[in-house]
Amino acid sequence: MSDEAPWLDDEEMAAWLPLIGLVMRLPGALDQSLRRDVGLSHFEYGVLVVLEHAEDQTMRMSDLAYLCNGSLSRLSHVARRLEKDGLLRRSACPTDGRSTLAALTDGGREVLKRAAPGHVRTVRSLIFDELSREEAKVLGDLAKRIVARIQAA
Amino acid sequence: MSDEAPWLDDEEMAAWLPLIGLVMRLPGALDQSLRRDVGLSHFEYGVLVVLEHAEDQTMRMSDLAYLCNGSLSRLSHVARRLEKDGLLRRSACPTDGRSTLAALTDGGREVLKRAAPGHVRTVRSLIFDELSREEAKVLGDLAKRIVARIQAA
DNA sequence: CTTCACTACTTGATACATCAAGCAACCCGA
DNA sequence: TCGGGTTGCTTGATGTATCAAGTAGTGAAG
Repeated sequence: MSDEAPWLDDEEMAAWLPLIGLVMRLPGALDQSLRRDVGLSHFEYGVLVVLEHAEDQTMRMSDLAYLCNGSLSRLSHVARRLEKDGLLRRSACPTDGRSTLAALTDGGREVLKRAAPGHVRTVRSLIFDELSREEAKVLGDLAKRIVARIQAA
Repeated sequence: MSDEAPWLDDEEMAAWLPLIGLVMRLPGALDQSLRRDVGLSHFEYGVLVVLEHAEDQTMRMSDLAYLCNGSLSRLSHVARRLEKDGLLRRSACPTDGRSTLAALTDGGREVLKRAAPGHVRTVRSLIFDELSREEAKVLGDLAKRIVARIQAA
């Protein structure tokens, strides 16, 4: 691993600064349009989207947290708010008393339907209108490898 | 711009999901090691680093905010905390009464010196140990173009 | 020289993320 | 079957981000 160089050289810096810019600015940009359109943060929206694609639109909290790139604690707080707003319902897991199952409600489906078009428009205009298909694929692959590193750490 | 397609296709999705994973997980990973080593968030650390490289280690708040990828309001709150801890000093700008100048203090320089080695080690182990020089350059270029889009919006 | 719009920044309220602690349920070996 | 360790989740406290509103300085038109 990382043989103790004192600092990043110019080439590394030229890659690092824009990457920092990206990870600091993209979440805010995504939040903004979703917040305006349907009053959800991007994380909340992501929770609902993941649920939407799950079997029976239902999933264990910890699996959901993992797929949403968040901690279980964060998800638990968010789930409480979403449940209060009727977008999601929690119930005890019948096969494991420790687990909680989160399920999408009709209200949640409805919100997703309202949110999707605007969100897709945002994502396209920020990412896929700028990048060729090949470039997008490269970006995804590089991102995937870095995420794997983060998870390993 | 963005001709109304209803949702992302499989290829786009395969790029989008890891990218989201990256922007959601990297900030936390960076925060963690800095918080442990010197009790600073990555944003706070970034503020000090930018100041360190500025002329006279001094900069107007709004320029600083821009370079740190944050809002002026966010920087203002952070600057208050950093000033309280003696890492930074604010003073009135002599040539424009509206502006505030932020300057790095000895304490700030000292903290940077303590924080840098561990931070560099983290960044290397997450990014530059994983990527070839060529890949890092590509990633930086793609990130830069997306950031430009975000700023334009 | 005054007014009006704009820029630079700060502040306070609210909402959110994070961390540590806690509580059950489960699992497994003795 | 009981004890200790682990897993899954929740909660409460604390700190931080965000938004809207406010203050004050500036520049420029009339």
